[in-house]
Order: sequence, then C-alpha cells, then structure tokens
Amino acid sequence: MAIEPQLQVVRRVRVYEEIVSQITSLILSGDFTIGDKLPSERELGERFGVGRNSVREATRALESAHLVETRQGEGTFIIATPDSLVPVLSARISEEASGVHHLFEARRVLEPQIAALAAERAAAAELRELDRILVRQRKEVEAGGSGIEEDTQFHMALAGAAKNEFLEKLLGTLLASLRELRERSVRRMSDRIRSHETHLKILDAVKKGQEKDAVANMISHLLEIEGGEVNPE
Amino acid sequence: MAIEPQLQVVRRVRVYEEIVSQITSLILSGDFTIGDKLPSERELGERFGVGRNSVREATRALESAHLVETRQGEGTFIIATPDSLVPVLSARISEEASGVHHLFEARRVLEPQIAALAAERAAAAELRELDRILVRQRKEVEAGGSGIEEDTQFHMALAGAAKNEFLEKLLGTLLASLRELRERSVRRMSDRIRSHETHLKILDAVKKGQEKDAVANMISHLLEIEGGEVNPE
DNA sequence: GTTTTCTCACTTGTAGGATGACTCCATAAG
DNA sequence: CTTATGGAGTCATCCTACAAGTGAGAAAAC
Repeated sequence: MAIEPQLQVVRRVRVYEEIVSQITSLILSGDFTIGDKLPSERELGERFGVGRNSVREATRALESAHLVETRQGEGTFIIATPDSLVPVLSARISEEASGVHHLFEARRVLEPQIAALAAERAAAAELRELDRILVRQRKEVEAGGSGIEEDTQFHMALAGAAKNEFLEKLLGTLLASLRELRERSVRRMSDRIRSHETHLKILDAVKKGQEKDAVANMISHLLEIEGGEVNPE
Repeated sequence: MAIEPQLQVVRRVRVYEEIVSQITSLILSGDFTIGDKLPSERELGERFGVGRNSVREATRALESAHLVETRQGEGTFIIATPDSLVPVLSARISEEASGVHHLFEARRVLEPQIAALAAERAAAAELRELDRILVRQRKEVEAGGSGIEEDTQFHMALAGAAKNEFLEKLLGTLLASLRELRERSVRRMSDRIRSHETHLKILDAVKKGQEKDAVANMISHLLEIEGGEVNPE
C-alpha cells in the first residue's frame, strides 16, 4: 500500500452546530440574558457569514433545548433559566476530557446521598422494580452482555425512589454525560459480576432502611466503577 | 367596558413541531426502532406535504433531543427506543412540578461535600478572599443591610476553592434558583448575625483542613437558613 | 385633543431550486 | 483478486420568493 500521510480526522462541524455553540457561549457569559432579543435571522446570517437556513436550524436546536423562544413576527428571545442551563453545562464539560474527573467526583458527592434518601423513602413497588432490574442485569451479564443498560436503570430507579425530582434529573444528566465513557471502557467479566453484587448490597441496605450502609456501599461501588483500582484511603 | 368574550388562545403549531411529534410517536409506538433509517428528506417532505426546510428543522430538533442521528451521505437514523424516551417526557413534567423543597434538599446534599473538598484543597489566596468577603458581610449587616449578596459570594467562593467546575456551576444554578425566595424572606437581624457567625465557623474549619467540622458546620448553617427551625433529629 | 383605523416596515414561517460534499455499491480495469 | 472509477442516493448549505404575524406610527374619524 502506498504511503498514506497521517490525515487529521476532520471533525466535520456543521454550521448550525457552530452557531448553537456561539450563542450558548454568549448566554453563559452573560452577554445575552433572559428576555434579550436576538438579532434577526437575516442579520445573524450576515454576521456569521452563513445562510438563513443554518441560522434557523440552530434556532430550532436552541429552542428544543429551552434556551430561546421564537415568536413569529417578533423575533427570537433568550429564555434560559438556570435550570435549563444545567444540562447544557454538563454536556460542555463532558466534551472536554479535563472535566471528566469532575463529573466522577460530582457523582460521588451526589449518589451516596441519593442512596441514603432512597433508604429512607423507597416504597414497596419501587423496591420490587429495583429487584426486577437486578434480575435482568444478572441474566444479561451471565449471557455475556455488558449489563450497562441495566446498570443505568438501577441507578436511575434508585434516584426515583429518593423522591427528589431535581436530584433525579441531575443524576440523569450526569450519567448521560458519563455514558459514552463507560461504554468505551472494556470491563472484564469479573468486574461486571462484582458490580452486580455491589448493586445487591446497596439494594439490601436500602430495603432495610440502613442509610449509612447504603451510603457506604454506594461509595465503594462508585470507586469500583470509576477507577478499577479501589483506593480506600 | 364592553363584554369580552372568552377567547380561546390558538396554539399555533409550526410545521416542524408537527413532524417532530409524529416521528416521536412512531418511535414510542415501536414502528421506528433503534437503527432504523428514516426516509430521505425529500421523501419525508413529499409524504407530509411540506418543504424540505421544515423536515430539516424537525430533524435538528430530534437530533438535539438525541432521538435521531444524521450522517451526511447516508441518511438519518433512529438512535432511541421507547424506553429511552421516558426520561425525556418526565423531564418536561418535572420542570413544573419540581418543588422548592427539592432544591433545598439538593443543596443540603451538595454543599456539605463542597465544604469538605474546600477544606482539603483551598489555597491561601482563596482563604484570604473568603476572609475579605466575611469582613464585607459584617460591615453590611452592622449597617443594617441584609448581607445576602455577600452570603452568595461566600458560598460561591467556597465552591471555587473546592476545585470542581461542575459542582461550582451546579451550586451557582441552585443558588440562583433559590435567590428570589431568599430575598423575599424577611429575616430578623439576629438571624443575619447568626448566619454570619456560622460562616466564620465554616471558614475556620476549612482553614484548619478539618473536613468533618466543615461538613457539620455547613449542615447546621443550611438548616438555619432554610427553616429557621433547626430540627436536629 | 382623543380614539380608531390603516399602512408599512420588520420579522419569522414555509416552499422549493441549485449546487457541493459525502457514502455506498456496482462495474470496469489492472 | 485488487484497485479505480463512476453513478445514484443522501445530506449540507446557499439562495429566492412569498405567506403570515407583529408593532409602531401615520392618517382618518370623532
């Protein structure tokens, strides 16, 4: 084969994505704030040097992310509330590898407390659902699967049992950000089994309402998942 | 004034929204499932009787909701299952229902851990900044002010010292959400002074690197702020 | 002077054409 | 069998044209 020059893989960024990114930055930096009106589609197009279509596509993306609101005949307005910015922020951070450690740390902060709340508040039906998830995970792992889908389900169901929608939403965001990383990490079968067993321990503590055990088990579970190397100071 | 008939507010549905809705339904019903390829933009446009622009805008909205993935030269593909749609739907609901109580609780989950991290990692310059903030707060309160601005600064500076951008931004979000509520609550002078003194205690623990004291002091501080009635089970 | 109506400029909503870029696959050339 | 080539299908992006909605100020009516 002929000599192939090492080609840089060009990450094709579509025009509309670039616009979304820029406008999001302007909102985050405070240059645009709630209630502000964006320049018209034509003007934005001229300013960015792109067509009106691309501006519109960017607007649709921002709109479905609840960052802006478009009213025919009037214009497009910033409606970003702090709440709606949370997912955006986490998505950004996850793009930069430097933030991954922060995400794991945030998870270690959040999830043990979520486990404690679940231990305090979980209803019988929720406990049964958690049981069912772990049964599915066991089958999946024994069949050679990764069980990662069930893993996510377990953690989210636990958050649901904690009865705090804000925390639940937050964890969902966090797990979504970490998801591709976790899928990438090829874990050994023994790890998967151990992970499943720690799930059982956590659920056991939750069932008995033992908050401190739930916290402790969750912490060791997260350290297992995260590092591989558990570092129990 | 003349009799105003109760006018029904007409919800104008844009074409692209209708398309998003229809495709979402097809995913939920299982007619479209993961991996499936959507018809081409032209064909979709003809089938719905709309222009390609509208189809593209719908695609952008679906894409930013992680329901589909578009690859140039190939087509647009479903990347979601009915299961994965559930969180999307419930997120909408929680935007309205998510109560203030949940926000306070989330704060009690987050901020003690942030204080612990700060106790572990705070640099000298950051400690001096925290000092300065508390001096300003003291003056402000003694002059009859609320000191709420300095309160926010203190908590955010502490989060900065924790050296985790994600947690820092998260707390910023949370405090902004709670801000108007806190401003509304007319607190007594004695409460303001006590709040300031608890700040001093927290900072003291942070300076000495006593993580557990930092956590404990932060918890009691938050309970003070939140309820007025401390309930130390 | 006050109120109502109308006009017009501006903005978003939508359709559809033209062209470029990319992917895949069948077919031809070696 | 391997490698090029080319064409069909598709998305990416630009463009024009017009419909539809909004708001403000001019014009008209009172």
